Amino acid sequence: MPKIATWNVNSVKARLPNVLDWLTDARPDVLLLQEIKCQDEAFPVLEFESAGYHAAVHGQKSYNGVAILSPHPIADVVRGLPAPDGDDQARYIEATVAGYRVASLYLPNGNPAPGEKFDYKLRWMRRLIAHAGALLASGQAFVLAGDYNVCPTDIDVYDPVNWRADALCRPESRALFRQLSHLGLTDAFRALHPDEPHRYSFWDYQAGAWPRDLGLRIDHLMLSPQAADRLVACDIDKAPRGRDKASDHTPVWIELEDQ
DNA sequence: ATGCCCGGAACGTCCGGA
Repeated sequence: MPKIATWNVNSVKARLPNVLDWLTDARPDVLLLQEIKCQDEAFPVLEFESAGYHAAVHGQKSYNGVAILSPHPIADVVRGLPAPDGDDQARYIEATVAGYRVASLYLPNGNPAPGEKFDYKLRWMRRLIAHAGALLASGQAFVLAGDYNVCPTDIDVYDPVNWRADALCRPESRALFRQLSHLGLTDAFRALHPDEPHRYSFWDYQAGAWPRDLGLRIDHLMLSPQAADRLVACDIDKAPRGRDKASDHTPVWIELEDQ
């Protein structure tokens, strides 16, 4: 029964004790990390190996960076989405682990919108959709998980009116997220918790957002049909957000039947 | 009435985050 989790850690070096503690407590079979904010050679491989986890890393200096951790073998690693015009930002890594094809993705924020950064976000989403289509055609069970930087609907944001012009909530972002769903991918959390508002995965560091529970649900596990058929549990673990030196995101996890 | 940050790079202060 593999347990697969996603967590934007906002610097793996600054968050190392918190991540190691969570691995010990939650024992995921796969942990998909985003915003590791370091190059491959600076990733704390030895510390994770000591905790029993192998790593596959797609890093970048200062910004972005994604990784896959697992106690199981991590096979057939691919770094980056297909990019006809190139892409110098490390936002995607994919591999086969525990019988599933899994990806850790860090979708561009896109603010300010409109503008160049928003255009990059929408282009990146179209590339993700195209790649999801190719994976679907392969027929394998897969999980595309990470920080999507999209609040899918108004119940996923504490103040939808004030956030409607933000790149995370704009109709263009939501429309492309729905396109991904309509290909046949399932938002694991929403599938198992259809009527729960105020279930967030991110709370800003500023203005007391965490103690006031002013959050956003932007970290998602999107499942292929073959994976969705095996989905047995999904939840958001808020505990890490309340710790000292917390990331502004908290882990979201699923359990799938064995593949 | 109102809460205002954090990490990286670098060493002064800005960028990016969402």
